[in-house]
Amino acid sequence: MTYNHPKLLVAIDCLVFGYDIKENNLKVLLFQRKVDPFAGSWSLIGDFVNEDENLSDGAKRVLEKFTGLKNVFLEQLATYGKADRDPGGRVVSILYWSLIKLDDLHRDIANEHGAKWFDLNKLPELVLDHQDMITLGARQLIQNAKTRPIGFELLAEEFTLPQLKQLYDAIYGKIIDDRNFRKKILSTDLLIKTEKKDKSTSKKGAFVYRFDAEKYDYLRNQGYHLDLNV
Amino acid sequence: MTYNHPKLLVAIDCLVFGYDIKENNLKVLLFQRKVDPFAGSWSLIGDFVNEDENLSDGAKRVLEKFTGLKNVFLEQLATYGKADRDPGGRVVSILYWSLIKLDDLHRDIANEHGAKWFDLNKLPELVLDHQDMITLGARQLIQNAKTRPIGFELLAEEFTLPQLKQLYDAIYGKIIDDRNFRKKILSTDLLIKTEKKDKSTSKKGAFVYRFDAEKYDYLRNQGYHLDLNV
DNA sequence: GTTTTAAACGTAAATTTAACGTTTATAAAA
DNA sequence: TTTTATAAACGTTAAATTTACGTTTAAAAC
Repeated sequence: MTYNHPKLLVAIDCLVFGYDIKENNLKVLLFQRKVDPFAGSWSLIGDFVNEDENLSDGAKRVLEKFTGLKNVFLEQLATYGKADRDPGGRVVSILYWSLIKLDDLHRDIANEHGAKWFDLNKLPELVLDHQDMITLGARQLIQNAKTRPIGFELLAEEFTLPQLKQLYDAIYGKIIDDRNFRKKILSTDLLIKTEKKDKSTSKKGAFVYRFDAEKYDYLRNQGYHLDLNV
Repeated sequence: MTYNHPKLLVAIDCLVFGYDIKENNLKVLLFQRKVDPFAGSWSLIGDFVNEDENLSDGAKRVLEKFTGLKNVFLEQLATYGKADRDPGGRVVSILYWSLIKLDDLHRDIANEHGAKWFDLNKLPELVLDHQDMITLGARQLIQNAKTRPIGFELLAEEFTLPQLKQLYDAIYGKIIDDRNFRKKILSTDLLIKTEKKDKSTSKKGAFVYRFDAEKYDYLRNQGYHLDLNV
């Protein structure tokens, strides 16, 4: 070791958003801390970083442990480093945020780890500064929804326009005009319309779409900037 | 100590942007590393975090040491944590970015610490992942310039509209239409026009303005969102 | 006075946004 | 076999904003 300086505990906390298409609301994955102080309190999922582990790999490890998921939206958000933020010791925590498609399977996996999905709007009291983290993440979610195609991370591969609109209603916390929403999203030309119709919510049925991620990535590299501010 | 987990070195790196109103370009403060590995290479200003020091206080300490400045724009930007990012040892580095008003005084203070201001577009080779940090910060600067009143952090308290426009030209990397820029910035009603004129660049002279930070903060709390996308 | 020119002010077409109204496809009821 | 009901799909228009320019003005220098 070349450097001679104080070393600190470094942790990852992972703010996982899920969208419940049946209940039409956003959820956050929490678990009950197993270690003191505050054992039993609700907290974001997380763990300490290993000596030889990249931060991003630590985040992936935490996420997979609690959800069984790999290769989903997972980005770094912020780092919390007040010296006294954790009475258990000096811990610097790097917050990641993740977006996943909620289904019954993930509920089960979460349950196995003492984790549970909570409505974003009905959260229990949280340990340490984790409520701040969620507040920040919720802001980030809204902000990013306007400028990046993150909505598709929260829905299944195939979705209808009414479903997509409902999701954005939930994210923005307001009822978007469906005609204007449809116009805006279709004008991007980033949705692929399939032949299929989903008749689960109407007699007429709603056409099923897919997001053209490849086209988006290409355009993004050309300097394109998505705008879903409706 | 309650927790029993690996501890890591934690550092602060500080990306300081300055605007040179005479040269009309953006500059970045760099210094020559004093410690091995890579002693003598150019790097962002930075230091290791102390055991009992808040991260934000560490950032303030670093910034003041190299610029003599307190109470300037200083925000956390991202954290770099690849296990092998520094051959000298496992170091997690939290990147902060800062905006300051460049003047001769700061050049002198910087010099005393072996630091120097470089054109953002003419940077030397940088140590470790510091070039990535600057790339990220430059993107953040452009992005934030569109949605937050950060331009005023880079100019003196009092400035003219032509000066302000030149700054945004430099940030956006393009020539903005001066008539549209004037319209947009004045329509926010966040500039206070003084009686003074600056005649250093024209016979007619340009009126001197001040940014109404108090009004902005108030509006911001009311949900107002600045838009300087020209 | 006249000239010069950065600064300040103005305008109009094109585009985008916002707020609505109308038509259509289909299952279920009459 | 029509009729009805309604979510989904499509359309319209006024208002606001953006974009791309042209014009006037203030003051020093000639």
